[in-house]
Amino acid sequence: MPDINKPLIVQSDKTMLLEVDNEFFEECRMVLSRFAELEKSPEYLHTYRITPLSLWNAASSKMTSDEIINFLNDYSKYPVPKNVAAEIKEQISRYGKVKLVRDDDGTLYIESEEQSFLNEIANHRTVQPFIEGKIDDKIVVMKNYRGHIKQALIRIGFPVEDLAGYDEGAKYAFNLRSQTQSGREFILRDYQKKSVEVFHSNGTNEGGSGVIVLPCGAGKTIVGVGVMQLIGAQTLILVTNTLSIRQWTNEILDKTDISPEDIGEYSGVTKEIKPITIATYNIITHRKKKGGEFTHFNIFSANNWGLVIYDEVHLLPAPVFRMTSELQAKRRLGLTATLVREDGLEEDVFSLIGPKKYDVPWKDLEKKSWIANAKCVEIRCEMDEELRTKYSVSDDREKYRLASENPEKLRVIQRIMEEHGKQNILVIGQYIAQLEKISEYFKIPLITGKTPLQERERLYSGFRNGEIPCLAVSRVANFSIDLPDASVAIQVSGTFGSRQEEAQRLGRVLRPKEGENIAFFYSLVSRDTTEERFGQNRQLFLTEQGYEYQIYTYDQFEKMDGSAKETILQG
DNA sequence: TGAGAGGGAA
DNA sequence: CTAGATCCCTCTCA
Repeated sequence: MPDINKPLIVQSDKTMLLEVDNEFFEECRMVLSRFAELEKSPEYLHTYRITPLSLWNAASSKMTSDEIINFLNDYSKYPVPKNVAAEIKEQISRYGKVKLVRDDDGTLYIESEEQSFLNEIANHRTVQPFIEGKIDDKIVVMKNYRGHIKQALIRIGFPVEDLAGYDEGAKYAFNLRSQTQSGREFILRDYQKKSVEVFHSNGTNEGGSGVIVLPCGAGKTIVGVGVMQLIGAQTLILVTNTLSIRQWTNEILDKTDISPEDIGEYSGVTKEIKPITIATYNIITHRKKKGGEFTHFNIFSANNWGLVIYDEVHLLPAPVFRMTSELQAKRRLGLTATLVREDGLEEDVFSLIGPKKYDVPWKDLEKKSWIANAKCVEIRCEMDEELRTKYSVSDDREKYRLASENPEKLRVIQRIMEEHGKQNILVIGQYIAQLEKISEYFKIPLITGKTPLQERERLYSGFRNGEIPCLAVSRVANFSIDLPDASVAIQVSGTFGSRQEEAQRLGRVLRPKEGENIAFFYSLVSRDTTEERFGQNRQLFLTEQGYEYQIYTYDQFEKMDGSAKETILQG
């Protein structure tokens, strides 16, 4: 019996349409995002897609097919198509049906209770090069190719569960502090504790590798430190940049009794190997010449590591996957705010780092006030006639740039600044020329990649203590973690539809605020241009996390009665 | 020994 | 795709 009040339509092509205005929207979205990927999010109807990978990740976080199918039956207007239910059952059951196990003598096997699966695998060209033979019902595979085998299996639709175990590595025990060095009480928050426990799985082979997904500002390093403590072995931490090395070092010193002499930095400047070593992705992927050997590959064998931590897995460079496939006997922890990669290598994350073990929805943290309640607003600016004409005759990439640098945006920035009393506002953009114009026009300082470190720090601290109310920043904002927190961010241009950039930038205003705990995130795009379309794509990830964009034209925004801020708060 | 500039890489 | 930022290496200068 169709129930048209329900919010969801499940289609036989494995997409699902979710009504935004429906009263069950929020609760439905919460569950949907655990086993499906958001594909499109226009105003009234969001499209989700079920993929094998999305189902396997759900399965690895212990969702059952019954749970999913019951959920769909409960929230769907029309009966769930049979093929969709069948696909869910099939893919969920596949995860864990095929296992990788290891004998005491080190022999590596693929095993499964389903003889048909084993036959299919044994006869498949992609896996055959790694097969050594057969013992009883098990396929013996080459033990040095554990990573390659997992990649090959996932490619042919078998997300193998890796139970082959780990080398314990050299012991390195330490304790967590109960007080930070500044004297504040330190305990893991409940979700951090849970993340650590799920990853560790009491030291069984079920745990020990996988990805923990946490929002920006939720304390990823703390989770890393918690895992290190529980495993108690020498650890290699891989991070995106040198600032991040310092950040990890400080956090470890602040939260544990590890002595500074035991923490090593392995970067361009310093090359130390210590029981806890922190290195950049950049240095381990460095080659003397194109296509040559990795200069610093020896770092992986420099110590008997018992744990490798991958910070910001969504940015992990492709060559690191290749190295990681050689490291399958090490425990591996991936940390990230999003599993989404712009390069589509999610499958490699799944098979080489591990499946998603735990995630915390951003909105959950918002409810508990660990992060600020963010209001996202998109404002669509007009282009004047001259610009519109120029736009219409330009090629695609010129079009994007013209739309991005639309001078009309200055007026909108002006209005937003008036609205928020010029307090603690960050203007974030992609093009230096545009930012220079903004910086000049509003007489606010600008930070780009060229700004010397000292100057940056001076401006940061001015911004932090309120002497500098507004700051313009280029893409440095995407990377530099010591950029102070703001209460209002205005995005004037961005990378071609990068979802994780959008998330990163929103993260800039998410630190909890005093008083009402509300932050504002404005995104400025030119109306009816390619920029508008790329803007849509950028917003996808945040929509999936439950953020709703309010969309206004500049006219609407300007003509709001009284305070636009109030209107946004209510909308 | 360290800072700073320039080149190359991805 | 671009433009931009970062990082590493090497060289030079104090």
